[in-house]
This record gives sequence, C-alpha cells and structure tokens, in this order.
Amino acid sequence: MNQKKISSAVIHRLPKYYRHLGELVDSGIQRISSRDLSIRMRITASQIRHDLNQFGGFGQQGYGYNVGSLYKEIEKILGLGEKHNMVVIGAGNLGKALAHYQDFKARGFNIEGIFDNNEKIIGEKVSGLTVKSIDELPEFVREHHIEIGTIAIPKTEAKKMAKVLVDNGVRQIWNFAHTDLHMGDGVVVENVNLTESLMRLSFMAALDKKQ
Amino acid sequence: MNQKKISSAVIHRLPKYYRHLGELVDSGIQRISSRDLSIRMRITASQIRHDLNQFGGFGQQGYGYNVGSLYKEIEKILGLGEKHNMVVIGAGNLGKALAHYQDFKARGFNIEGIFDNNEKIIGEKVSGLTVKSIDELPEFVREHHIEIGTIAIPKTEAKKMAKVLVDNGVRQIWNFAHTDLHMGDGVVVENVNLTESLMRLSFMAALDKKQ
DNA sequence: GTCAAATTGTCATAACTTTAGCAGGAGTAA
DNA sequence: TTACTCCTGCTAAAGTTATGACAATTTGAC
Repeated sequence: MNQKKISSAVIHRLPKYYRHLGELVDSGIQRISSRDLSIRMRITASQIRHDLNQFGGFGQQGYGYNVGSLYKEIEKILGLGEKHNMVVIGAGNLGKALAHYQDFKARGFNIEGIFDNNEKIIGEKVSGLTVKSIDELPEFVREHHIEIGTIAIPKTEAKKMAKVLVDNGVRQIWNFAHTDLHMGDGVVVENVNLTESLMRLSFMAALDKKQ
Repeated sequence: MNQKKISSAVIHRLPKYYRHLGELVDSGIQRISSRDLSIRMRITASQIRHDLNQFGGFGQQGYGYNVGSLYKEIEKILGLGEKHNMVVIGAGNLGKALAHYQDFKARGFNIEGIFDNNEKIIGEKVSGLTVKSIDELPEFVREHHIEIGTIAIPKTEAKKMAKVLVDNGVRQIWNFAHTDLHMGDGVVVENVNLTESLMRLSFMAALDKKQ
C-alpha cells in the first residue's frame, strides 16, 4: 500500500496527458520536454513534472520524456490496457447516443447491452444491439462480466438501477442522471450532469459580463 | 468591480446548490440551516456558509436560509433569470440527443437551430427543428441573437466552427469535441469530454482495486 | 574527450481551498 | 420580558495544490 493518494485535480489531468501524448504519437514526435508539453497543454512545466512523478520517474534529465513509452505508461495507469464491458441503462436519446459513440470502443470500452423499461423501445436496434428489458439486466450483467454501468435514465429511477447493477457485481457507475449517486465502498462513481455543465457556462458568462 | 474572484471549485458547486434548493422548494420546505443542507449535500456546513457568503448574506442568524429566496438568488447568480438562445453544431447522435433534451428548455435554454455539413442529414427533423446547412449558420446566429454555441462535431472541425460562432457574436461555447478550445478574451468555454470522463472512471476503479 | 546547454526530480515556498471556532444577532418558549 | 438555544458571517488555522528554484545528470556540438 505504498500508493500515494492521487488528488482529484491530477485525476482530471491524466486523460488530458493521454490525449495530448496520443496526438504527439500520431504526428510522429518521439521525445518531448515538460516545457514543450506545457506550452501545448497550457499548464506549467512544473505541474507536469510534479504530476507524472507521482506515478514514476518517466523522464530523463537532459532529454525529456519519450513520447511513446510515456503514452503507454499513462495508458496502463488509466486502466486502458484491457477491455472493459459496459451496459447502458436507458435507451432514450442520450442512451442511444452513447451506444453509438465509436470513440469508446476505440479505447477498449465495449457496450455489450442497452436496457430500457419502456415496452415501446424494447426490441429496437441501436448500433447493432437490441434494446432489452430491464428485467433481463441482473442475469445479463453477471453473465457478460459487465464492469461499468451507465445510467442514462431520469433521477427518479437512477438510484434503484444503480443498486441493481452494484448488487450484481458492477463496481463502476457512470451516471448521467441529475442526482449525485453515492454508492458504498468499493464502488466508484463518475457523475456527468449536462444541465449543471450548461449552468456553469451561463454563470461564467454572467461573471464575465460584469467584469 | 467589487466582484471577488470566484474559484472554480465554487463554480462547480453552485449548480448543485441550485439543484438541491429546487428539490427543497418542490417538497414544500421553507427554511433550512447550513447544517441540514450540509447533510443533504454531503459537504460541510462551513463550506456552504463560506460559499454563499461570496455572493451576499442570504442567511439569518438563528433562522437559517429561506429556501425560496435563496433559490431565486442562486438562479440570478447563475444567470438563469432570462432566456438564452442556443444553436447546436453537428446533428450526429450527440447533437440530436442534446436537441431532444427537455431539461435545457425548462431552465430557459432554448435550442433555436441545429446545423450540419452532411448533405444526407440536412433537412431532417430533430425535435421540431429542421437540420440546416452550416452555410446558413453565420446569418442565423446574428438574426436569432444566439448566445450559446454547442459544438458536437469531431475535433478536426471544432476549432473552425467555434471561430465562426465567435466571429458572429457568440460569447459562450459549450464544447463536446475532444479538444480543449481556447477562445480569446470575452468568450467563455465549457469543455465536456465524455471519453475523458470515462477514463477517469476507469482510473478510479484501477486505483480502488489496488488499495 | 570536454564543456555548454538542456532538462529532470525534488524540495521549499506560495497560493488557494476547506474546515474550525466563535461573537453576536435572531428565534423561541414560558 | 427574559433566558436559552440556534445559527449565521466572519476570521483564523489547517490542509491541499501549484509554482519556483536548483542540484544532478544527460545530451550534443566541436
């Protein structure tokens, strides 16, 4: 347990490092200094070195960082080395949009099933998947080794469905419902609230106008 | 300019205060103390008092906060008092899902138009709107007093379209493309990157397993 | 092979954010 | 009216995160 605590600020930056390094890999660049990366990412070089050091000394004095191997290291750190099976709960517009998203698959996140409780939607095809009844969810989750449950339903049902997922072994909840889910220990939750995001934008604009 | 700088941590919590107060209003509760709200929101009472105080002394000693008036105050602070016109750039799955979202309208965010550059999609109906060609965007933005531009297209086109929006007077960009947009002064940007969100979830799960 | 330039990892410090504590005003009950 | 409790706004302390500085090491030019 020599794992330091990783701050949420660092957790937010990690995928950004990964994204920028991926772009560098794609453009054939093989080495980069914290300074050059800092210009690219618009954060300080000091912060980059500090952040990366929490996971290991990936750089070399006088040289910088090897883009390819740093990319691979961050991939490992983010848990992207293996495939992850997901389900989507809710086949409304958002659920369908998520199921269609090709980017997730490219990163190893496979959507294995999509579920809804609306009789009218059950049976529809969404991006190669057939919308299944919520009744089938518990068995499906266990049999398909689902790791991630995506909640794309109204908040009234969200807590209940999250519980069903967790009771059947899911340990990662990606929550789009307008309520903060707090599951027990050993379950991680990432809340995405689009309305709140839009309000933040509105607030920043209101603040900006004043100044 | 007696406006203090508002930290991004507070900006993140503001919509949550608004959401919880809305729920309290709906359930007919008329007063609440920072302590009771803290239990509900799972943050400290001290933080709530500290946060709210940056905008004004809304509470009353010995009484607490009046739910209805605090709700209204935060509504004003968030800039939700007036209607805001939006456009959505990109009528793919995500763009369509955003256009369908009823929640935004309920908060005063009206989607006035949706645009795409794909001939096959132009002319389709999405939630009462007809998908228009990107060519019509500049004029549309100016004529409909669009305040918010939503970017729901691949990153290759994102920067260009954001520029078109800003050149035509849009001052708020809600960006779903996988690139951080940095527009000039006077333009506020809220980046929403779903792939990064999913990676954070994956990372937290990987960390959780280790400990 | 030598030496200047480049660049990391780490430590100290500065900046920022959260939490705790409390004076004092307001509510409440008798 | 009084006495007691509640609860805010404020300030200070603690905790956290970001930045700056530099010794140590490697690179790369000549």
